[in-house]
This record gives sequence, structure tokens and C-alpha cells, in this order.
Amino acid sequence: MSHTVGIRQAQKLKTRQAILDAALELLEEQSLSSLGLREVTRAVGIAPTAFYRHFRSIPDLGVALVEAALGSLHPMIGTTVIATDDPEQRIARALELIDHHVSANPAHVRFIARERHGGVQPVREAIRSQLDRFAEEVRDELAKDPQAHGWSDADLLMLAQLYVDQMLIVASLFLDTLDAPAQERALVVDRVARQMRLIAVGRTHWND
Amino acid sequence: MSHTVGIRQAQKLKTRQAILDAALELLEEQSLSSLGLREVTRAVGIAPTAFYRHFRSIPDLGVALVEAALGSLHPMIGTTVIATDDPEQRIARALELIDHHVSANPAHVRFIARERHGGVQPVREAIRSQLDRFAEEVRDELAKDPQAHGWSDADLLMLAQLYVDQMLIVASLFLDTLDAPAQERALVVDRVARQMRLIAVGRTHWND
DNA sequence: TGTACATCAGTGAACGCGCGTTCACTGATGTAC
DNA sequence: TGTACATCAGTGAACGCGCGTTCACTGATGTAC
Repeated sequence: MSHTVGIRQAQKLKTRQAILDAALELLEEQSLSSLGLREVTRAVGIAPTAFYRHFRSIPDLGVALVEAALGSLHPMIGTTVIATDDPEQRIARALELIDHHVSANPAHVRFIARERHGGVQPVREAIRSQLDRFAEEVRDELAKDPQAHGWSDADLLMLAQLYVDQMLIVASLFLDTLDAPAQERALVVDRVARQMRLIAVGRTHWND
Repeated sequence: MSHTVGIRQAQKLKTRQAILDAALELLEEQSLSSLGLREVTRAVGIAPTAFYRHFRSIPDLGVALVEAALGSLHPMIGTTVIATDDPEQRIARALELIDHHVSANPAHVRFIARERHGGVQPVREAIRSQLDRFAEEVRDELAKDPQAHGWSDADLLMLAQLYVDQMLIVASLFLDTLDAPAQERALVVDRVARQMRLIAVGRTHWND
């Protein structure tokens, strides 16, 4: 009656996750295009051939990592973009969310930054596809804002894309600053906050 | 009397350049961290061991490529930033210059985009160092502009950094659009022009 | 100008090593009756 | 519930191959006299 997950399937998922975790850790210090299949399985503690039970190749594993890194982020878009009416609080809230995410998932963020323009085409495409989705979702959120009156759909999309690119730049800066002294970190946060403020000012006066 | 360059030295420089060229071409389809020494020398048509007469390692070659890709670009900063008083023409001129540069040096641009966050630390650091110099140079140009009245040095630097980041995003977009139909290309140009326009608007009203 | 020696860019053989992939296998889990 | 068979995640040996690096070398170029 109760169709349990199945011991076999559960174990398989566990191994698959172990492969993803090990790969992500190895990728902190190298690119996907130089990651070895044997290197990964050695880190997991399984035979090299077991890899093929889960992925066809390393690029295939990379595409799965893109999904793991970005797939779960879409629900966050809504809460980040709207948040509050005060622009200053909006910026602070966004930076805080990015900061938390980077601190909690540094390897995921590094992987995306590295492979977005990396040497493995299917992975580049998977990342681009996810980022395009983010831009559309941000645009849809922006459209709900009363400030969006008088904005064409094209203008909303270009602003959304600007925000998405900025989000990645900020995430990458935060990543590079993870081990830096708090003082230096504060300078970076201050700087990106100013940049987002300038964009907000441009947004306010766009239709002047 | 006339100290000629020396046949030996001239030939050595020629081989060195051939190595750099071959590496750059191989890097169109892969990352530096997976580029092989033998792969490069095979493409050049020299023995693998000859590589060591010019570079200590592949990362060392990568650092030389950074210099080749970005070192000659500094003089361009001045002409790009000032150019004209009309903001709209300034944007058009900047996009044109980036377009020309990407069309003329696609492999250089791809290399920088790929390795900026790539898996080879000394190369990442060389790129970052060059980009920091660009930001300072842009800031210095911005400071000369009458529009810079009432701007703190920190504000000028954050704007300069925004411009440099934007320049890289635009270069990367142009690169991805090199083989695209003219129509799609025009859409991308239009979009980034709008984004730069929004930043210009933000700049104009920054001290309101 | 000619000669004798020094330099050094590029060669080619050799090395040990880790790679990705194949294959037949094992044994625990799943399923049909 | 028990039994007999099917499935399939993970194994381990084997393969051919290209890798980075070492070393002693060659022969054209450079230099001192």
C-alpha cells in the first residue's frame, strides 16, 4: 500500500548527492573543464565506474550542479525585489540577502561565477538559461510596483537584467571578501550600496 | 656600433609570440586550467621541452596573456571616457569602441571573461590588478569632467567601477552576439545603451 | 678579417603516472506468484 | 509467508593514451682576441 521510496533508490540518491557535494568542493580550486571523473569518485570513496550510474560525463554533472545552485533560488526573487517601499531599505535588504546566501553557499556561488563564462558549453548554456529566467521574474516583480507606471516592457526587462548582473557582481565581491577583515568588507558593502543607489536614482528619474 | 636586436633574440621573441597565439586560439574552446603544455607546443610545431625556454608553466603563460590582452588597452581609456559632452553621443561612442575591440580581438576578450573568475589564481589576480588600474584611470578621467563638481573621490571611484564592470558585461554580450543575426545584435546594443542611459541619468541626479 | 670558445633556443628519447572507458562480475533489493 | 527469478548500483581488473618533466644533446649565433 504505502509505496516507500525504496531502499535501492534512496541509496542511489544518497550517492548521487555525495558525488555532487564532492565535485562542488573540488571545484573551489579549479574549473569544471579540468575536473577529473576519477578525482571525483576518489573523493566520494566509490569506484570510478560507479560514476556512470549517475552521470554520462563531467559536463553532465556540471549541468546538474547548475540546477542545484540556481534552481532553488527562484522563489527568493519575489521577497527580494518587493520587500519594502523605502528604496534605501530595499537596497539594504537585498545586500543582506545576497550576503547571507553567499556565506551559506560559497561553493555554489563560486561555481556559477566561474562557469558562467567557463570552458564547458552545456554548462554555460544552463547558467544563461537560469539567469534569463531570473531576469524575467525580476521584470514581473518590477511591473507590480507603482513606480513602473510609464515604463515599457522593454525598459522593465533591461532594468531587470541590470539588477541580475549587479546581483552577480555583488555576490562575487562578497565571495572574494569572505575571509577579509570586517573593515575591508564594510568598504565593499558601502561601495556596492552606492552603486545600487545610483541605479535607483536613475530609475526614479528615467521618465523625466 | 648599431646594436641590432640579434638574430637569436628576434627568433626567440617570434617563438614566444607563436606560443601565445596558439594558446589563445586553443583557449577559445576551453579554460586555462585544462590547457596542456604539449597541446600548445603541438599547435606551434615545436618540441614540448621548448616551452620551458619561454614560460615556467601554463599559469605563467596565462599571466603573459593577461598582459597581452589588457596591457595595451590603458591608453584607450582617455579617449573613450571624455570623447564628447553630449551624453547620448558618449554612450554611442563607447559602445562603438567596445564593439570594434571585441570584433578585432575576440579571443582576448573571451580569455579575460573566462579567466576573470577561472580556476588559476595567479591569472585571476593579474586580471583583477589590471581592472583595478582601469577603474582608477576612469575615475581620473571622470574627475576632469565639470559634471564631477560636488562628487567625493569615493563616489567617483564607485562610478568608475560601475563603468568598468558594465564595460566587461557589454564586451561579453557583444562576444556572444558576434555570429548572431544583425537583428538580434541590434536588440542587444539597444538594451545595453538603455542601461548605460539609466546609469547616466542616475549620475546626473546623484547630488539632487 | 679570421679563429677559437661560449652561449643557449630548440631537440628527442625516456620516465612514471593518472586518465576515461570497457567489461564481466557480485550481491543486495525488488517483484511475481 | 516463502520461493524463485529479475533488476541494477557498485566493483575491480584491464586497456591504451597523453600528460609534465628530466636529461644529455646539437648546431646556429654571439663574443673575445
